Amino acid sequence: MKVLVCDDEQLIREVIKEYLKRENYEVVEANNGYDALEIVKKENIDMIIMDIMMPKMDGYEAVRKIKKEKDIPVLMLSARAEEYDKLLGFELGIDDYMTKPFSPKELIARLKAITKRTEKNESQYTFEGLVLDDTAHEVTIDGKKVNLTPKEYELLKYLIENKNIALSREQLLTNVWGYDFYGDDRTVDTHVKTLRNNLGKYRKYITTIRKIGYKFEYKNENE
Amino acid sequence: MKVLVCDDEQLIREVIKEYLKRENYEVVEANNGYDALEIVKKENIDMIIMDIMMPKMDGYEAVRKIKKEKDIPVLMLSARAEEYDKLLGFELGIDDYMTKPFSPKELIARLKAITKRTEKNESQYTFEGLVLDDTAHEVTIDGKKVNLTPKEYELLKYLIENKNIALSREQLLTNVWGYDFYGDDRTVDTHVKTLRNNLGKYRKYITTIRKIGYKFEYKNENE
DNA sequence: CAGAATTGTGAGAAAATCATGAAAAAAGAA
DNA sequence: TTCTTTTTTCATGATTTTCTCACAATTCTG
Repeated sequence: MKVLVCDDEQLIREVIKEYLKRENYEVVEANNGYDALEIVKKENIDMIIMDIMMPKMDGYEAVRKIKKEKDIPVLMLSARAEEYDKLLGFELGIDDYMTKPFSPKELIARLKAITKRTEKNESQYTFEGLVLDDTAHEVTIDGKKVNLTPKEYELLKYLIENKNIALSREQLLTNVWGYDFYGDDRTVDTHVKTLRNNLGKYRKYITTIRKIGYKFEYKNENE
Repeated sequence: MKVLVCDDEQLIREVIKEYLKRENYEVVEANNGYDALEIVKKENIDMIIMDIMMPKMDGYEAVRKIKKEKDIPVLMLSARAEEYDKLLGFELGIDDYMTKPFSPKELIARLKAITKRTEKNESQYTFEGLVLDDTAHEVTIDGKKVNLTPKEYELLKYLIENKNIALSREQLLTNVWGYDFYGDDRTVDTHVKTLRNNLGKYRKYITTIRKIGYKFEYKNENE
């Protein structure tokens, strides 16, 4: 479990880092939103603790940009309790919120709660009649099983796990094919084609993002 | 008999635990659905007593996730009788239901009833004409006994116990052969082959999951 | 609208994966 | 031990999947 701690106060970062290490979390630090974004792009971060008040780019902005890249759970920190309202109204998928000063114990507890909540427990994804059940390793359309090739399945799963995020061909290749794939970009296109064909009427969920790649687009009225 | 008691109220858990211990049940506690799920994954739980009303993940959700992992009998608890309807309509295989407050005596009685009911079924799995009777350590096809080798039997049993779950070759090896098996992955294939041959027309239940392994696929219209 | 850039698609070669049979190795029974 | 059964390994061919490429269709730009 690698946690990114983003706060402009070094002392705060140090304290959090100490406690996280004691719980066997790996910790990466960033003292501003820009660095945080860069780190998220490069490293495999599992969770983010982000301060709201930071110079230049605040926590909201940072999270908004990060969420465009990857869907990583975020716990927000704030000095003032009043900001809670603002946070609630915030459209981003923030997983939890704490006001400073906080007890380290509580921080750990909340982190663990997030971990459990977001862990790959979610093995069944449903989008109207389209269901991907990862436990059964099966995709069904209106209850009828669809035969996908392994690559098609993995591709769909990755798209769904990162739904509503535009994924570049390169991203798809490294994450679905593996970092060691040195083939043609357009291979993705071919697989998207066959996948779409297999999804029948639900092909609409896979949208093309011109000049970039693809996206699984599904807006739930609750989210 | 190991029973998992899942309720957010410690007092309730304590009471149930006391009565169960008196009846020589082993008791494991969880105060929320997440913990329950984790425990089920790790420990060999024979039965679950689950409260419906819990913070974060309610009993329904917890049971749904647990049933995906393992087919363990569940007795549900609820503070309100009105929820009974909801429960009846609930598609999960819940074995019994009680409303709070309940007499511990009744709880034990119901548990024992479940034990009886499921013990019978647990040692005997039926899929149309294919029957595996673990007590007799025997597999029959349309009433006729099939001679399986020990490995074939264990493999079939494991597949059936985890029916509708895609099992990797590695998973099969560690769980059927043992964690200390350091042989070829493909050994599984050979045994699946002989097992399929022995299952005759019911070979169809064992499906190949390309790039993964195998799965015992049997969809019951009630589940 | 023409031309350029980009994506969609069909076909086929290459590669990966699985089912199977055979045979060696190991385990168990007599 | 010797014989039998079971388990494992391995090579082969069959099948499926993956990938590339060429061309068609579409979208964008000026």
